[in-house]
Amino acid sequence: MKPLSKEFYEQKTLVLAESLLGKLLVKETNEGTTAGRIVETEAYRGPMDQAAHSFQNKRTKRTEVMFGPSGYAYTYVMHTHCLFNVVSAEEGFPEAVLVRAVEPYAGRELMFERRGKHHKESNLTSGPGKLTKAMGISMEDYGSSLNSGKLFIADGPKPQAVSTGPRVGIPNSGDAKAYPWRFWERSNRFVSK
DNA sequence: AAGGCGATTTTCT
DNA sequence: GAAAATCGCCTTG
Repeated sequence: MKPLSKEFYEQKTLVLAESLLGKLLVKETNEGTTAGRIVETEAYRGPMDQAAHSFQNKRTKRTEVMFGPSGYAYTYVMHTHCLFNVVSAEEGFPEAVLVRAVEPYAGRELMFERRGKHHKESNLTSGPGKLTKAMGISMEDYGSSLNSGKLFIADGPKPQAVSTGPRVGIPNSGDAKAYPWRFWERSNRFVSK
């Protein structure tokens, strides 16, 4: 498995969000390597998107990496979980794609150990907080390049039919909550909802 | 299946 | 100091 080229991340954010479906998210750690096939994503589009952390170009320590070039990891913590995004758009344009769910592809045993043996397999990586825990993705990955290193994205089996709809978990975002910027592989059992 | 609530970080005041 | 947050777990029934 080798990382996708830099050019892959230069697609427009909505196109990138859909293109990421089927790709393999890979994380190498001392405990071993895990890989998940991406089956659900959401696009967040900077200044004009009320649901985005970078709405109105809000630039803080947390959102800083979104303003940089595409192809880097944007991780952040909410409640008790870490969530993983791919930075998109060119430098100065704070856009990103949230990875909401993956299908276990390699290192399944390690995922069970991290998440708890009692879980059903379909509950292992079927949510943005679950997949980061299963794969060992954390704030240490904030700002790292996805073209090299221990966290990267590689090519994988193309998705079957793709569905689109409103994003999840953004009730206080005005008109933006209705934008159909969520993409998932239809009838894949690892999709979060 | 659905509803309530934990527990932590960031950002704003 | 306080509120809100791109969530998940555990409890009910």
